Amino acid sequence: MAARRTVSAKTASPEKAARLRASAKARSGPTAREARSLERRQAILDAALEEFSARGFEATRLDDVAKRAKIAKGTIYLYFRDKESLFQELIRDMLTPIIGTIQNVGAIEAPLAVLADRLVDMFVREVFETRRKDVIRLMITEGRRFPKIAEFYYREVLSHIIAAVRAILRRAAARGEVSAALADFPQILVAPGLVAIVWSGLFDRFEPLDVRAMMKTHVELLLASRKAS
Amino acid sequence: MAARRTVSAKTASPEKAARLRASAKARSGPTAREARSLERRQAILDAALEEFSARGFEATRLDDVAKRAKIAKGTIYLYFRDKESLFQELIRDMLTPIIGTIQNVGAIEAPLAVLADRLVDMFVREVFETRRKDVIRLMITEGRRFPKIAEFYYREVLSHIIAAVRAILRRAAARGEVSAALADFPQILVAPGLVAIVWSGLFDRFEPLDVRAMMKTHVELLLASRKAS
DNA sequence: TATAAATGACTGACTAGTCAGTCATAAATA
DNA sequence: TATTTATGACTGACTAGTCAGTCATTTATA
Repeated sequence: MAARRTVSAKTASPEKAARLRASAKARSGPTAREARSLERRQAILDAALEEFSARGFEATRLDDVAKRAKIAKGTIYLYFRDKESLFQELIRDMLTPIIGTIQNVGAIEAPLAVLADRLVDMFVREVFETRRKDVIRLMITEGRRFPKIAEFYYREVLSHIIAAVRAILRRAAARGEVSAALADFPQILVAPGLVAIVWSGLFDRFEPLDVRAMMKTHVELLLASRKAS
Repeated sequence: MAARRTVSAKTASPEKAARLRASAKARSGPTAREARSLERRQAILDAALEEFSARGFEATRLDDVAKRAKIAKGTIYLYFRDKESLFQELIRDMLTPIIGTIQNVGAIEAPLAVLADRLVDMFVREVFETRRKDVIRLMITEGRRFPKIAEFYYREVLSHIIAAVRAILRRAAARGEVSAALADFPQILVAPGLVAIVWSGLFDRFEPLDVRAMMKTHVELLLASRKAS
């Protein structure tokens, strides 16, 4: 319990976050104040996402984040320790929920063709067509300069995704639905999704790219590779 | 002639670049001065590549570039109009040569299995294991904030690569070596390469990724998809 | 060839502007 | 009233780009 406090004090504002999260303090639900406080925090995160994905981390001015969130700049520092902290919590908040979604798909017993379709659909609907696309783009573009964030993302998100996808592929290979080699590189399955995210940011205006069609084509090609045997 | 002067004044230093490039001025090869000048320019580009890929565009200080190139800061402005210009010329110089290489591979008449192997090999040797990897990473990470550079890259490099790869795939499909669908998305073939570049910058220290093996596996899977029919 | 004049590459101190983070003060709430 | 939350003017550190002056190299002249 003491530990909980220490941890959150490190990542966010000194005391408040801890208090808010531990707000199940025996009696009395979230007071009006606490609710308002959570709203503020969320408003800041929303504004930050907007600015960061439009301008990148370095070029984003906290003055602009504050303006967009309709608060004063100083208020940001009541909720986040500094600019980098804000960035990190933004990524955490947006990407952590994906893990469960993927693991759920993996839990289904069904032919790979079905699971793969679901994964593609999930990716398009829950990532590509949402702000999460921008967060992943931020991870790609800024991650290198924030080793801590890259580590967090790998440990808390990516490794779980890789593991889940690998498990799916292994089972499918055992059933002869794909080559076992694919399970060695789960990244291959996701690669077109990543490419689509990068492409959409850079080249869509010259040559639009249909993510869903590309990913479906890719999956079909990979699956076809074992129809033979 | 007057035109030449105007054009180069736009992209690089006011006058010098034009003079240097048009240095076939009738008689007398490159004088000592001109040779030295070209060396300087290259030294700046080398230093800039180093700094930009280590810190990103925004965070790179031209003071540091100058220090690394062992010149004074002001000298940079004799060779490049500004920081962004330097960045753009760096990308141009490094990536333009790739086009020819790829087109050469495409010109070979051989089974797709052979061409694909060559392409993978070429990518690993000429891109992934060289500084070009860093330049492509820069393109990915910074391109969004420099629409002009993204456009240049698309027009002068990427579109040619896509076209060349697509041609290869179409021919192969006609011969029944792969599904014709692959030619609709040449990006699929290159996707693992891109993923490897991103991965190597962010997660290699947690889980190294064997690019060559991954790309070879991918190609095998895609090719296997038509062995059947 | 020897000397003087012209060139232009190079320097680095300086300017003008930016922005993350602070803190004294004010407003809101209990 | 006492305490918590919010404000935004302010500071200090930082850096892209400038420019007046230096000096090595080249060209013109005697």
